Amino acid sequence: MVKKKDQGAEERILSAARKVFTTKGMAGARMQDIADEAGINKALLHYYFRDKEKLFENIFIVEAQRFFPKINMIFQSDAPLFEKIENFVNEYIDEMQENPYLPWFVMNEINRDPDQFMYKVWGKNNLPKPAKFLEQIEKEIKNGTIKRFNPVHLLMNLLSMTIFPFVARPMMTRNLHLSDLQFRKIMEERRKEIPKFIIDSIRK
Amino acid sequence: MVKKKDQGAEERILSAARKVFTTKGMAGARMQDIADEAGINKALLHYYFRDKEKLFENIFIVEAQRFFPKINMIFQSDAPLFEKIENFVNEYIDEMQENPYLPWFVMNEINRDPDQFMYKVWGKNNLPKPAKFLEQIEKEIKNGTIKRFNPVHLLMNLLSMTIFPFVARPMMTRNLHLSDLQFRKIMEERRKEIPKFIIDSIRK
DNA sequence: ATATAGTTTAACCAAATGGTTAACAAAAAT
DNA sequence: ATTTTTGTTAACCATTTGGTTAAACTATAT
Repeated sequence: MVKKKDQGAEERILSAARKVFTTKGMAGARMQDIADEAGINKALLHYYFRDKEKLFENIFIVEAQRFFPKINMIFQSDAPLFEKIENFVNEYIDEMQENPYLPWFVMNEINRDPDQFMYKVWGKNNLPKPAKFLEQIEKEIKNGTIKRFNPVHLLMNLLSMTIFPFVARPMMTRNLHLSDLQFRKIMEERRKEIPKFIIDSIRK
Repeated sequence: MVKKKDQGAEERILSAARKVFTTKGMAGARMQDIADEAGINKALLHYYFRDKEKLFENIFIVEAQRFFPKINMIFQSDAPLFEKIENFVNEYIDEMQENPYLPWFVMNEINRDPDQFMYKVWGKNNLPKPAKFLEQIEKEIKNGTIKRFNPVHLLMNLLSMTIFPFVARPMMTRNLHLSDLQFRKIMEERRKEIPKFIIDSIRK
């Protein structure tokens, strides 16, 4: 129970819920835990957020709806390939540094019910379309600026190297003995390291 | 409810539990769901596996205890750097192809309670030690065979590219419109693609 | 045939958990 | 000063859920 009188109850609830939902998952999270963590009575949760589902959506769905379309726009922009890679990495790391719980939550929800999650975040039509990015890679291969390979691997590698360290953060920090600050610093380094790593690899 | 009379009850329970635990997580999994999925009565679960915890451990902890030390040995072996990278990728993909639930489960458990999970899998002493691998990278940098960079990034990149596609499988298959077979095939490609991608990038 | 051990089920129980209620306190409006 | 609205709590309720029990069914040995 962490009392922080300076913040209002609503804010404290949100921050507590974020913490509990993130570590325990939607199913594992207990309303009582969230109340304790926020230093308030359980009934007050229902006063501010009608029920567990609403509280959950208020935290994550809203943020996911804001964030994902941004990423999608990067992939669909007309920027050159190498620049696009840089933009993606930067935008993603920006978000993860401020919102470290998001990636884990997203993975969790996608895994639980892919269709429902996709629908909630993207709506019926506005689905993520990696096609343009893949075509762009193929074009660069034909132009002879990069090596020949299945474009899907490049996309997977880009996503993996950017997202995974945040998803696997507890494992990373534990096994590499990293403090929060050190982890943060390394992720900052990756803004340049990942594009460099990729471009060094594929450039002819 | 999927009845498969050919298998014995115990086997059906294990396979059902694997499926339910994987998609719902330990907390989200319902004993009733598992029973339904296995096409048997709930009480029979407790007949074969005393309780939920035991059932859970019987599936995953046992497999994790078998798998992780194997990976650890690769990192600590005396093989040359590039060969070690190949070995890791191959061993990991071997495992994931046969055991697609494992990576998600592991991430989930680590996230829930890092210390307890680490203890259960590795015991008190035998912790994973990436130090040797990192030192090996530094040595190669000094030898001038590979470029200069923070070795942690190479380790992160290797882990990310190998593990993430399996962790994020539902997202990958959905957004890239991949069938199970296609996914499997792409993962097979990655046995060669990942080491190639890395070596192309870091070799001087 | 009958006893025995192993397997499976329906019905039940206790604890945990999400959610409600009614009363109380503090702040704002009158 | 008094009423009204907003914020907060303890006690309670209904449902879900993990787990138990006792009975029934099946196969195998005697």
